[in-house]
Amino acid sequence: MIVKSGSATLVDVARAAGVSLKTASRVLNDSPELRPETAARVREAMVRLGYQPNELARGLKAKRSAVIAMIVPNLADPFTASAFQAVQDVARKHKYAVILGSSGGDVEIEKSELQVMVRRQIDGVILVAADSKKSDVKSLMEKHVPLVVFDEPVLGEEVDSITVTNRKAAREATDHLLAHGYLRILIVGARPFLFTCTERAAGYRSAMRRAGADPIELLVEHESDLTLEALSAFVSGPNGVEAIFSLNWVCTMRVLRWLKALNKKIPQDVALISFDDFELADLIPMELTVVRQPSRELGHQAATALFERIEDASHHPPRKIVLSTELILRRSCGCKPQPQE
Amino acid sequence: MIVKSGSATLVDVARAAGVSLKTASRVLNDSPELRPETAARVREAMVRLGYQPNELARGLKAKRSAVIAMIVPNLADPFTASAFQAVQDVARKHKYAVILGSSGGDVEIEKSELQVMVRRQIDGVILVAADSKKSDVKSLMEKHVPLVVFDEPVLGEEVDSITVTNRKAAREATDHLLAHGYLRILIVGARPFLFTCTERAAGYRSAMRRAGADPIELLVEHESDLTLEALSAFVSGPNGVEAIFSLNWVCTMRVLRWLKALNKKIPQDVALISFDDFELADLIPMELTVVRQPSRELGHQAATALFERIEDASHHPPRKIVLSTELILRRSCGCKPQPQE
DNA sequence: ATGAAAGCGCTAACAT
DNA sequence: ATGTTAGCGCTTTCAT
Repeated sequence: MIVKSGSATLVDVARAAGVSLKTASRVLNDSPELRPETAARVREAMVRLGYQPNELARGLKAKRSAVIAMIVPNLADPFTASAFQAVQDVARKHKYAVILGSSGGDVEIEKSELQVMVRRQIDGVILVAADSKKSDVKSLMEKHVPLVVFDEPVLGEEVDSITVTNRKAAREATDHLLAHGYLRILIVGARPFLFTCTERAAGYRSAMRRAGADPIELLVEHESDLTLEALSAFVSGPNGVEAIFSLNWVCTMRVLRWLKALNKKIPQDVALISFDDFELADLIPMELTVVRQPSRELGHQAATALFERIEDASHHPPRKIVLSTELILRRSCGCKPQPQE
Repeated sequence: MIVKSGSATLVDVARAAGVSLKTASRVLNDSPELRPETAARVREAMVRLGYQPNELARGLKAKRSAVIAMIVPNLADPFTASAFQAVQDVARKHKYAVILGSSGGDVEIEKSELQVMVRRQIDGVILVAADSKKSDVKSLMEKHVPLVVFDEPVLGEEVDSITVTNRKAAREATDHLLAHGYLRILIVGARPFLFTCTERAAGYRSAMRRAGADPIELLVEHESDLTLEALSAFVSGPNGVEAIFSLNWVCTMRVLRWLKALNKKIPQDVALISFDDFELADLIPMELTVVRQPSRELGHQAATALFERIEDASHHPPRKIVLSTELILRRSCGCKPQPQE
């Protein structure tokens, strides 16, 4: 028997089974209108030839790739990783693969990534925007590629969005610090052009104002600008802040690093609340109090919404899903006594 | 002007520019043999029609998808995330996208993921095997899909592999603990069927034997079996171990959790060295001493090796790249004095 | 129940 | 320098 150079195609299978191409195709798509014995013969030929259908060819015809993409600014963030896992689980159930792309927070890279996805006939995109105002999803909209914006919305576009109650969460966290009696509370954030950053800052300010306290803000262009000097200016000296509210995971990492360098104890010298929970948060001795975002739930909802768009031809109006966060009280805010030495 | 329902194809562009299909195709692939003015006219038409080439069609013809896949057991592990980033960076330079798949450590899921990748005409796979003996890459080999095994090799297959000096690293880490004077040193690992686990355990044993110390091992089937009770049996009581060597990140997380629950101070009560470095390792007060794997470098090398296979038609013999690790001495091993309270 | 033929959007011989 | 033609592997009318 002659084995063809490449791998077997459906034509080969049909020939081997002594049926027409279409019949073989029917078996592949398990169409009901087939004599069982014919189907069996074809299936046997498939196994014998080690046949694997070519998804590219299938997709070319059907104008679908059975692939979705998730584009994020930062893969290292545990929040993102966790959400991706949930997306991936949903995708698997739908027999879809997920391309994970990273924009590195750069709007231009993001734009080109999105464009590439269009060329790849991606069936849908979950986007964590790099900049809620500048992120450009026109290439997707033009080609009617289903889009769900996630965590960080794209302003001014009528698309499904999955976010959390950022403002409320920040207000609550700030209120909690205020309730501890702290008045000089610093927020530390980065990329102020982000919706999440803006909202969280707004929540903080509203809480501070209501309490008659002055907002103290360290909002830098990028996380890398969060230097020791920058933080030290707010933390050191007699008028150093009593508490810090860090607006995302990367900021928290940097704050922890610099507080350690400055030899500041948490919460004795400075209290701390962090947006985003993560694996070690409760394990380290200062036991971080955090605003927990339901990352898996968010990812699950985003993927579910996306597949609804992909599978529903009907253009239902955009869903705006907003999930709640949870303030997890541990020790870094000053809540419980520190473990004795 | 009539806008076709779907998006513009190359035929539309050709028609709009008044040239033949092939000419338009030449422009797309910027073939040199073209009159500049013709090319300009075609390009103008492309822009005007908002033309985006269909990668599926291109791939069908060229028998390539311009997509590679990375299949890993656990996305949450920072080591994996970091390696993926490097892979993704290399892929972008080659104009490839990366599908990230998760096997959850299950050989069957892994197998079906790999098979799906074949159907998708994936151009290459980077695999972190779920089980070095049972992982099944036959489906890839049969179709001659380039494969690089990463971190955890697939035994018995002649493929490129990128790993680290697991055994040596474990020996050095153990030696270091021994040098501190600890004799009752416990290793904590999971999934003993993994090559990485086996090698690290072997390194540990050889160091222990050479020092005349008895190996003490807690090697469980899965990380979830690493319960408080399991660890407590080794740590508590007058004969509790003096030091722990944890074989991967997940184990370390669990060890930290249970040591905290048992109210054991690191390193005063129990010293600790962890395989795998991570973001917070140096920030937490016990400052973890770790065996650092060059995760980005590993990812970079894996991707580079993969693209060499993809682009080189010549079947060069498999590369076996083994990178070195680095023992990062911090405080949890007992090296430096603890920060004073 | 099964088959013949057209075509998805593109590339690549092979002309001219 | 540019056009014609034939597929890549599959699905899908439309026949039979």
